[in-house]
Amino acid sequence: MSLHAPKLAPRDCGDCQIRHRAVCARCDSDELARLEEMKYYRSFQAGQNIVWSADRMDFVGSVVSGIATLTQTMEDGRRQMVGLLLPSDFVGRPGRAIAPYDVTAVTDLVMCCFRRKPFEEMMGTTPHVAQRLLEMTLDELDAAREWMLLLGRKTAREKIASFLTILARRESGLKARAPKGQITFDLPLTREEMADYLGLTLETVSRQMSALKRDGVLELEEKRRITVPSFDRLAEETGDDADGGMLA
Amino acid sequence: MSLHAPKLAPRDCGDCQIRHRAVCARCDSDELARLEEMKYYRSFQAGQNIVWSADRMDFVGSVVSGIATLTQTMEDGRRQMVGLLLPSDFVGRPGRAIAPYDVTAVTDLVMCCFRRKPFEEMMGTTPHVAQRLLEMTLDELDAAREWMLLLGRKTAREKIASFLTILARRESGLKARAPKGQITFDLPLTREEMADYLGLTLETVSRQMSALKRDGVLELEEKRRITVPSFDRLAEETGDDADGGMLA
DNA sequence: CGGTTAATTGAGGAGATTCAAGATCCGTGG
DNA sequence: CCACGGATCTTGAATCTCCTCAATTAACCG
Repeated sequence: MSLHAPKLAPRDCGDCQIRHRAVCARCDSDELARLEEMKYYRSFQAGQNIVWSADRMDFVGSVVSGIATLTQTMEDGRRQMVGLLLPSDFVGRPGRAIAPYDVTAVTDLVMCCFRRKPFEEMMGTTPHVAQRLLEMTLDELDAAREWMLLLGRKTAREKIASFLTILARRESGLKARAPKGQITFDLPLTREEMADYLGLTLETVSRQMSALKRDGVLELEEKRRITVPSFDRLAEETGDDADGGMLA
Repeated sequence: MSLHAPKLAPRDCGDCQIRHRAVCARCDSDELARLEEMKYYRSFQAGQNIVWSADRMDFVGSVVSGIATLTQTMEDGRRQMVGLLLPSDFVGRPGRAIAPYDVTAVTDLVMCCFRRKPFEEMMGTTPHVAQRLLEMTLDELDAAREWMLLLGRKTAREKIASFLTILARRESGLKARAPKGQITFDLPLTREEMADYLGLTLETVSRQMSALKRDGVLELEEKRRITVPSFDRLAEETGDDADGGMLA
């Protein structure tokens, strides 16, 4: 693990790359000023835990850069990832100080944290934060339910394909709508983390990745770097209908 | 299917049995009056669809009495239930008119519906509805994530035990905290519906129910009526830790 | 009563897991 | 620069859990 600090935080909210997607998206300049007073940045290195399940959390906040995971663990060690947090995603719940899940940085990561108390007060007095948080929570609920279908009903191959489709869509979505042609991206997760996300074992993940490679659905030069020759071909493997089963 | 109309709706909000748990829980009498203007009741018979996936929804609303399910279906017919709606639970999403799931009444059911447009306006102007809806959505998200662990990592026996534990807890919870001694209740779902909820086949559900009966964890006189001699014994079968893995 | 739906049970098979052995990658220090 | 060690990943063989297909039994309703 490197010792140098992860990417620097933005100078102020105006410069922030998640300004228009995070909980603060709807805030006017007055509200932003209030948030600035209660906010502070924290950096985490890849592999570090941000929050431990059952521990007290004195803050809530947004992922500014990097990727984090939400995981639940059973007594005997079985693990299930229940969320993948990308930049602008929210961590914590107003009104609850005890964390229900482990939150872990899988890459170097920067969080924009708000002290719990003043944030909760603001939730009660100005509507824009609460409105945006509701919207984001509803989106997360949709994503969780999509994942329930995957976990309960999809085959290992379909699970892998679905996961890769999300990554591929996100990768190409940053550039242009409707992914066409060849897409290349890095896997943010290890095989084991993928397994925890998909409700599989790491061996099964590895085997299905090899199978998809063998069948020409994807190419693997380095272990963590993936090329998808045809997005549509990959999407066919997910078991979803043509539009990818996404919400309209 | 019986032809007589299901249970009557309450006269007004003051008499309503879900008044203090539904989206309207936090509303003062002025706000309640506004809601009364946009609300109407609808009754559904057991088995009837309330909403079809991909159809337009002109209302949102609360389940007043009865039980409904949220289900997703894949092209080839594989089905996964992604939610079980009990009295006070909310249906629909402000800001989205297209339903992402099928909503089906599994018992006779009454809904308190709000016309979409005025409800959305109210969301923007008075904070109490939005605040309560946020709280409820966060609870649903927790429940969905709990279910992700079940779907991804639990064995068939643990899945059944977990589901029955929820029902048993709810049954005894209505009377007293900390379920002790013998609990008896009716299954609201068929074996097939349980299978769709738990990510299993109906045969596996049936087999595991028989196994739990054989092992003395539960008694089955009629197919849908269950007696749990010891709640703790059942809870041991869920794979969760002692407190049932519930949130503090 | 039939006829229908729901539930149980059995036999056989498929898909994923477990256990185990190697291969590959990468940072570190000789 | 290259060799070592740990972590990550791949692959194989055996096993097991759950599914599929099929036959029966039980409950339900006119």
